[in-house]
Amino acid sequence: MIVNADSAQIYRDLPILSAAPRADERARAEHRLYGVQDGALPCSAADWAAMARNEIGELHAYGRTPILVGGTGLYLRTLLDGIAPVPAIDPAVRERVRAAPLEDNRGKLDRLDPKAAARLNPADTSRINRALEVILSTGRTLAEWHQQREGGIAGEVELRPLILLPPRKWLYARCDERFARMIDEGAVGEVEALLARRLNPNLPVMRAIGVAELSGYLLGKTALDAAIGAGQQATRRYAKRQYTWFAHQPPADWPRFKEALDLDRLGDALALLRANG
RNA sequence: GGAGAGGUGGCCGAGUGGUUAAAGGCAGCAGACUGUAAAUCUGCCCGCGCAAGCGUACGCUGGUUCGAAUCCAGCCCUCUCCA
Repeated sequence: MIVNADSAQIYRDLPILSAAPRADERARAEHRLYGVQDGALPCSAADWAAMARNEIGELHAYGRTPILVGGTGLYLRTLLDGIAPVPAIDPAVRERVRAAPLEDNRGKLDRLDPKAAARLNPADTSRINRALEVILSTGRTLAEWHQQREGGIAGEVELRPLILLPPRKWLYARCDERFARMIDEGAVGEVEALLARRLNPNLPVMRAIGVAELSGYLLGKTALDAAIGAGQQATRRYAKRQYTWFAHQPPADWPRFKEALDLDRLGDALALLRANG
């Protein structure tokens, strides 16, 4: 029983471009949380964790074993360790903050939450905006909220983690192949349909790898070859970030499997899992 | 054959006498990460060295100069145009 733990595969707008499991794959085992959300609605780490908690609870009730699969480290951490119970941000505040220039927000943050302003990198748009919208919307600083953490299920479940850290060269070659295959499978049409929805460009779906690159092609700004090259590059960069996250962020005692995932090697990976369980 | 343009670090590309191991970009490497995370951000990046530093380096060879990627000569190669 597979449960998705990938932030892009949640959206139903991008089954191809997010490399969600295909129908034949899904036929071989039950899959949950793939393509369950409309792209117009953003999904946060806590949103996903809540959904995952439900799925896991349900599967456990049936006596089944959920297998969480996916690449979004923050999602998994939120599910297992919980997260600060910051209430939903006032949409008006959020919109205002995100529309404002970075310097303005930094200036405001410096007045309202100087500690956060000092701690964050001045160019870190995303974190500065987050810190600002939290203090504006809740009246408390992010650091204050971070003293609490709620919702983690790590204490209630028996976990058998396995981190895949394949050789870089092998990984990058697969990134390139993967993006090229997506094009063959109709990724361009998928992006075209997504663009036709005219969604807010800040939404997570719109930021999935390949959307910007293939939009460039669809708008006649780049040649298809160039768009594919850019998509492959973006995939590789993302893989590197994922690699760094999973190499360092999870607990040191989670086993790391560093071989390429050939079918023969899969057996080794499973052996490692068993040894750990 | 003639007329132009040009050859710079893995790639692209600035730089036209010193403050230049050589801007910037890309690629590569390393890292951070608490609610839109496939996001956002940071560092390294000629070689050896912890460092100071040393050694190499702007097509090749030679020259001018206190000093050259930058000026001069010859040579090699590339591109565009004319034949």
